[in-house]
Amino acid sequence: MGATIADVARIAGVSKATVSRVINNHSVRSTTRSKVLHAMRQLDYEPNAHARGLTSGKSSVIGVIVPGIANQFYGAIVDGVQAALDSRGYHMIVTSTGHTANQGREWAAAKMLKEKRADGVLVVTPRALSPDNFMHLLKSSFPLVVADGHSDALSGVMVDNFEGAVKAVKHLTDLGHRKIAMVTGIPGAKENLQRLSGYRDALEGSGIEFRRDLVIPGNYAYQSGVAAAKKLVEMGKGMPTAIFAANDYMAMGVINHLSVCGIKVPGDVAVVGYDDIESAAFFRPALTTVRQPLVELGKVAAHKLLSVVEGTEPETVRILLSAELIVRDSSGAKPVVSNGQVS
Amino acid sequence: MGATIADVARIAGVSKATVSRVINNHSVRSTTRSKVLHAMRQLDYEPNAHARGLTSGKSSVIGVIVPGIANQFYGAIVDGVQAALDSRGYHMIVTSTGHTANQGREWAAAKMLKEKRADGVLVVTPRALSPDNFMHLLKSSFPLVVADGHSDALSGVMVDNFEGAVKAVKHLTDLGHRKIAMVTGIPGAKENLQRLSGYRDALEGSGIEFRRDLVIPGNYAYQSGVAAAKKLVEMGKGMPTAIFAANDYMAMGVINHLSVCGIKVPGDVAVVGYDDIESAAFFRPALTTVRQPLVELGKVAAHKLLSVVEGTEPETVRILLSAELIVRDSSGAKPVVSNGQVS
DNA sequence: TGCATAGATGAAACCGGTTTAATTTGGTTG
DNA sequence: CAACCAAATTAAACCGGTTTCATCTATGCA
Repeated sequence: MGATIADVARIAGVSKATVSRVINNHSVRSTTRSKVLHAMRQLDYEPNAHARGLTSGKSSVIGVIVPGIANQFYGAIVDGVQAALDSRGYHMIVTSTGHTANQGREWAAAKMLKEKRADGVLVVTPRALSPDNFMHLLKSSFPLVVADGHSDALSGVMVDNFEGAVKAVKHLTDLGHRKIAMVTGIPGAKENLQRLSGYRDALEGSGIEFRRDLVIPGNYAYQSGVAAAKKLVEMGKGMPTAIFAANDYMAMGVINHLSVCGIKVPGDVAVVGYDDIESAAFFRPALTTVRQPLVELGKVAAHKLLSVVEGTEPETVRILLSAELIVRDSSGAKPVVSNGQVS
Repeated sequence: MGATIADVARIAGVSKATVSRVINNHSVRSTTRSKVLHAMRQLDYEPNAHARGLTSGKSSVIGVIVPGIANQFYGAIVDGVQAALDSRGYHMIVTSTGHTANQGREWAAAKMLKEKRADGVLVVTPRALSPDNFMHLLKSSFPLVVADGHSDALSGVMVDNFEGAVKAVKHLTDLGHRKIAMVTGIPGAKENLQRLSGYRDALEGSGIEFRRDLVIPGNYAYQSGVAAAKKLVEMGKGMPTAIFAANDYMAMGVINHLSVCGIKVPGDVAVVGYDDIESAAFFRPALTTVRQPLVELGKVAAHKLLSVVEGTEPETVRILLSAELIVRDSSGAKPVVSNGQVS
């Protein structure tokens, strides 16, 4: 256990340099090569990663900074990252910034880079880092790419929130709805503004007037969906016939509250969510929602980062991916349990 | 960018050895130490991880083998692992075996160890590896610990499935149920057998006869819950008044099918699930279920591994953690909350 | 004040690879 | 068959740390 290149060289009767050439697929006479390979096999030899990293300056490791892997949203992205890295022979050191509110964690990315522990860093959503550190890292000239299903970033890969919202709302207008409310995410957040503007754009594209009073601020939490539904129910007959929630948790809150009030979904009101979290399919009525290509996002971001790391493509580019509308029951698009009106 | 220990030594006017001592907190005169620290700060110096790893033989990295990080179940475990490793200054290389059915992935763990890329490996559920490779690794004398919320393992940390099932079923008998069915997981799986025997034990502990015909085989999938519910409904008036499902997906399948048949949960039949997946709380009726301490599991397993790595505790031990019963609506233990409260 | 000695520091070897410059090899050509 | 040249191989230096062993310093005590 623990053979070194010198051992292999001795057994094979060649020099260390030759063994190194065999390892790295450089030109070696085939008879020599097979002698070396045989010795390597015999010794169960595996090159020491540290020694290689020390001389080559490359670690074949990518740092992934993520706010909580337990979150299925980020988990899916990391899954895609892993797939891409794996296919190109890279490993991934995952660091979660969520755990310790500790400010120190934030420097983890920069530290990994300076220690040469990682060749590049993939930041899953800029939220994983404070703006200051993020900017500092960005201009440090270290390979860095941002993967994000939500907000806008300076450089990296993201999903088009505007387009996603347009798809959701257009789905509702196509079903004949003219009075469509939106329950927003955290008001100031970029992704939320993008979704809001998608909502607005889709309405206006269908010749429907945008009404401020139909925009209910939420905060992505289930309870804020419940609260929003309360406000809408209070409108009485002026209530909208459709609701677009900026994420699935809020959509579920909306629906559960409406149900408590005896209002049927999708019979009386159609609801569309966003994210397609796992619960969306099991929820009753099953949620119509917007699915973001998270695994794909991770893959694309990882490949992008590797091309930067390997020097193939030095300039930073912004890539935009499309979200997909998943039509289930809550929007009343297809015949389901309920028999209510369709428009 | 990229200062070395020699640079620091030169600037500080000392030898490399002294700088090394400062880095590793060895005894150094305080005046000397501050000179060195100042130089380090001035150069924005960070020791090269490869160089350190090469001489010390330690990488401060732990390999984590997991079947799909996107899975919230494993994600939670990894989350705990990360927290523990982080608190002790270790990094984590995550490898998912699920992606490429590629046999080669399986050797990833052994390879990381031989390359000295990782000081130890944490296998999240032995399923992540084929039995052969697993055994091979186990007896290789490399630091290895298994963390598993489900099945039994040769060594490592796991959750007590037997006890979890007992808690679930005892909850039902405490509520007065005498005719309790169980929808099982994959028949041969260890964790399933343990849950089954917990079910049986709890029944007999309450003086209730175990009936083979009330055990419906499932496979953990939602649809198998639906199928199981069908069978139970076919029993007509002989139908059980309570159902224990070996996981939440099946519990949801059972409930949704019963609901289609006009059978109310928990009004007519009480249902208890297992796992407490995220959907369990949003599902209506909210699921009473057994929550496994997954984050805790990850933490304990990681600390265990580190103690092996650091030589504190060489012998392999088996640690058993307790699951917790989460009482919500589906078991009818408390008045059904329908205003959208999520617990 | 001088000396003994524990403690701090430095020089050099070493960890296990890669790479450059020098040397050997083998095959081709005249 | 000798000379020659390109390709293959080797020896040695190097990457950036740690560690051993020798040397030097600064105390404590006489």
